[in-house]
Amino acid sequence: MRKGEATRGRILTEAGRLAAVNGLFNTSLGDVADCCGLSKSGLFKHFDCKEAMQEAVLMDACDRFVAFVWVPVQHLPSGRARLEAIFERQLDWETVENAAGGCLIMSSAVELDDRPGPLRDKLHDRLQQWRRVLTREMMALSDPPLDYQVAKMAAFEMNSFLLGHASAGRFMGDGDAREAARAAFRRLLDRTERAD
Amino acid sequence: MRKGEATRGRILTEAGRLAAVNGLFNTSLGDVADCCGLSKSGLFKHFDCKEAMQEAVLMDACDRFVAFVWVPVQHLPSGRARLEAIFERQLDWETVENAAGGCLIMSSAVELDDRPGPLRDKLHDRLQQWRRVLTREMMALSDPPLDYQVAKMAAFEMNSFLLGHASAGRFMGDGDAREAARAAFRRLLDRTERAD
DNA sequence: ATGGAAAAAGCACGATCGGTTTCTTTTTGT
DNA sequence: ACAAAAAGAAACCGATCGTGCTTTTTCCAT
Repeated sequence: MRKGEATRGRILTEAGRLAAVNGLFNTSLGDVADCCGLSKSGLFKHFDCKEAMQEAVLMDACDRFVAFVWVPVQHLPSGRARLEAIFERQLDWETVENAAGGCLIMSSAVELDDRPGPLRDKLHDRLQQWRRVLTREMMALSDPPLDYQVAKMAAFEMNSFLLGHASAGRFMGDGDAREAARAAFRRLLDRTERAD
Repeated sequence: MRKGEATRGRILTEAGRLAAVNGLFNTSLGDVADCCGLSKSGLFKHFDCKEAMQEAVLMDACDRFVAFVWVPVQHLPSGRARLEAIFERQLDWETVENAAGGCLIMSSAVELDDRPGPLRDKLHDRLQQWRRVLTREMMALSDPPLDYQVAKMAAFEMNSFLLGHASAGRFMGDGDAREAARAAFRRLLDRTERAD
């Protein structure tokens, strides 16, 4: 009852890699099986149906995101240092960690944006939760805390720069994308702190 | 030799609509045919193969984008007024014009970001061309023109806010997304003008 | 350690669907 | 009315999802 968990984990990461490249709905069970060195049905026994696998893959990607971006910055005190660390980790997340295919969460959000269903709902919840975290962190940028609306706006801009980075860097092949996003974010923090 | 052109146009718009919802690679010929009231093979005669249809659909979307966003602002003088009009039109493009499925160009960029091939190349060219236009417009924000690097940075931020708007508004269902993007963009123009 | 239960993986199959071709029928423009 | 274009019908082949049934591996109790 322990080997199964291991291969299940392998399936999730491998399927995640494939889904990041080909899209969540464009990854066949056969491809995943080949990629894991399993047979189609050997793989299939780990999930109830294809949608269950997609959901597991997506949730696993969310978990890995949290582990990669959030956990390492938890020890930092709330405020500018932690925000900059989050931003930096998230830049890394789109480049190093997901070298091939970009961020599965982002591409799935685009894929699911008009496909109602449990998958969409689950991802929606996780993303909204993350947005709340960012807004809260943004409020902690000054003491006394920033106004909620101001922090929400700043979180919107922060997220926009990350999306801009992914777009410019990944698809457009712009080598300066990382620096551009970083600079835009620093200026955002500067003026948000100043406005207090 | 004239009816064919008409139905070909109908196919492109209908297929574009479907592709915006299901993804460019997840739209089957059968679905498109049904949606157009054609038979699979009747539809197929309009293109050499499926990839040719995908390319035609994507290029048609790009043409419609230019007609919707760029053409109506051409009569305005370069500068702030034109930039604001462009931004506003692009916000509209993501909501009104593409009510179901969001912007095909954006979702295709995500889908194609790791699929080398003629499709990716053609879209890449069109998007880079548009980025150049935006940078040029941004330079015209002040007289004498802004430094190229400064304008490029501003164009990056402008594009980021549009992506942020699409993400927050479409997938996250945030009703304030439009206002947030607009406000962020106004502030961007303000400080870019001021920095001169 | 070892034998047997339970889990994991393999094999083969059926049904379906997707892109493509060929051939035929309808429609269109002159 | 006739040639050419446009659309339809039927079928092919390959890939894919999902399902038994069988075989191997793992693990635990004796």
